[in-house]
Amino acid sequence: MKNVIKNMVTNAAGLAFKNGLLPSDAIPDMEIEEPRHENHGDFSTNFAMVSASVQKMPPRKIAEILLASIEDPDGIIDKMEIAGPGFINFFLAPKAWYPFVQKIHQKGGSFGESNTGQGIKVQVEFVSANPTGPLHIGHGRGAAIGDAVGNILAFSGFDVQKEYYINDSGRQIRTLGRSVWLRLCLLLGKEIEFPEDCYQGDYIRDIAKELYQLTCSQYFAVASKSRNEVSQFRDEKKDISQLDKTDLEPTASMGEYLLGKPEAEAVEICAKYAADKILQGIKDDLVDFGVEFDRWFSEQSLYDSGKVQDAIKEFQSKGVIYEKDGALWFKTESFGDEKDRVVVRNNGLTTYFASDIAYHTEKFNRGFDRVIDVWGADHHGYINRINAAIEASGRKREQFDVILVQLVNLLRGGLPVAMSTRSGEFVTLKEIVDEVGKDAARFIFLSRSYDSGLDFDLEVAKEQTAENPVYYVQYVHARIAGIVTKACEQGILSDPADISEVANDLQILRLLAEPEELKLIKTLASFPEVIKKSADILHPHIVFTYLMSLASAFHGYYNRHKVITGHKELTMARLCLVCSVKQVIHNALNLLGVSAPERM
RNA sequence: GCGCUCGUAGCCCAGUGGAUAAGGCGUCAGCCUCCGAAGCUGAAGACCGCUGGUUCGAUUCCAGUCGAGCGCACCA
Repeated sequence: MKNVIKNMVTNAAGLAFKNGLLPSDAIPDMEIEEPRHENHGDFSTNFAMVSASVQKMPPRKIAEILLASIEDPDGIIDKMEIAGPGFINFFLAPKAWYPFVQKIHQKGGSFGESNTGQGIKVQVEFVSANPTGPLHIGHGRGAAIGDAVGNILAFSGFDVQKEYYINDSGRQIRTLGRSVWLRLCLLLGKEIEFPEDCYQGDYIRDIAKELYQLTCSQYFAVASKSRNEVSQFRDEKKDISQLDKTDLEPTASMGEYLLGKPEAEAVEICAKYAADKILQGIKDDLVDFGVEFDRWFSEQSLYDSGKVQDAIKEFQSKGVIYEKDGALWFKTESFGDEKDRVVVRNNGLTTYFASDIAYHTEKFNRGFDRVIDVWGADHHGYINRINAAIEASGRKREQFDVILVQLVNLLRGGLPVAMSTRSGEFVTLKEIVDEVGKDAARFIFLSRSYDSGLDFDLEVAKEQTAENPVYYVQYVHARIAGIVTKACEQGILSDPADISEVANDLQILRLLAEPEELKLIKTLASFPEVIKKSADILHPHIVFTYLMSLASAFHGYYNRHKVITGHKELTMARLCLVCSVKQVIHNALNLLGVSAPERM
């Protein structure tokens, strides 16, 4: 609808210029907005004000000329007025709105879709937690946001791929292996201290215990299954199942077997087993949370395929990498970073930044026009250096966005829950989902801008009251489902599908004349614009805000008017309206990964 | 010290240049013989952290300042 108004204004300006009423044919960057106050109309534009300087006329004068030139052959405008410093307000006729109800019934689940993305290939990378421990609440917020952003972009016509980057290389994986190995040694009765710099969590003990209890043949069965399911990314040569099996007694316990191995080898086996196990757990938890990735990408694979070295060489040949103090430095400072950064240390080992450069180069080489990373706010210091890598590899900075998600405070009944990864005391995402449910958790994560920190209170999230916005919205969906059921029981509808037939009859829709009904339709009509804006600014929470206002408009209507009345045609028209509300609620919740229940 | 994000009602939060700053919680007063009260209606409550600047117009942009969180490795 905004576009319709905008075209009217643009055409009127052109006409006025042609007729010599306006000195310039310049079309400024105007806004068509929905005014805050209803008595300012359905839409208003600042055209006259932003044109004042180029037209060299007072805004109100321009507005008068423009109004005289507006053409409205379909009569969708009831009234136009000039207000304040030069706003032009448009009051639309009710008949302008009814076609949106038809459109919702026609398009169903695809109402709100657009092709603004024009098939541009975009990758959204999110979560990407190290496979050294289970996901926690912070990962949950990132998962909800990344998933929703991906959904919204896809709905807006982008070709979206969701990806998880697995940091399966480097020191933290060795530490993981050592942690499991040492726990295993303790289980086997060795008298050692468990070091502080190892992972302390109970899940490490569980994994050690598992290894301890498995026989060698069982172990290989698990390892090989796990490889097939989890680790298609992993290079064959590195895989645990490639170890020499001939020195194994199939019935011997893995614990005994590992004890007989040199420590380095035992640690490596523990590391790979544990990383696979934990990654499988992460995958399961994400599925329970409603998140599915299109691709799982291994950091190790970048080393195995030589892409890290390739990236370094490429940058050397471009002259953006130099040697100093025995290390290789990337000139990130000349791309806007605070200082240059090391990519290869003087001991010959690459830094994490080196594989990050290779990974981001790889993303674009895979054909993505646009890359979006979702990071925890504690990583904000890396934006500049990744930007540097993007530019140095010949891409444009606009092709890369980082969504920085501020941290989550976990509370229970208003009191902070102690969270310390080092001590292993933390609440996992799985525990949260089990306790409060997927829908409530996701909805809370998406309830506000990721620019702000979030307090997540387990008690509040669990309550099925007005405190909890998810039920407020889902309730609308369930309530409408209840009304339709009722209508069928009373024989008003023989089949719910009949409603869509009625939607084609504008004469019947015209019976929707109550102010609350028009307000509902206007809210429904703005859904595509909300999606467009959300995709544009990469902020999913505005879909949340929209859902709240739509739900509010519906509840207000419901409490004031009966849908099922003695008037047959009016009843059909209202059924039509509430079913379109149900559809849009469904579409919006779907984008956020929240279910739309028929009853609750 | 430098950088990033954020300061809007007792509490939470929306609003990325427009006309009287939007909701929710909490408080107070009401609404179920009637399609689902997980709902609705009304009242009270805000010099949009502070000071300047840009603009016809600033909660919004810029500079400074105060406060909160998070970062500032040849760690990952």
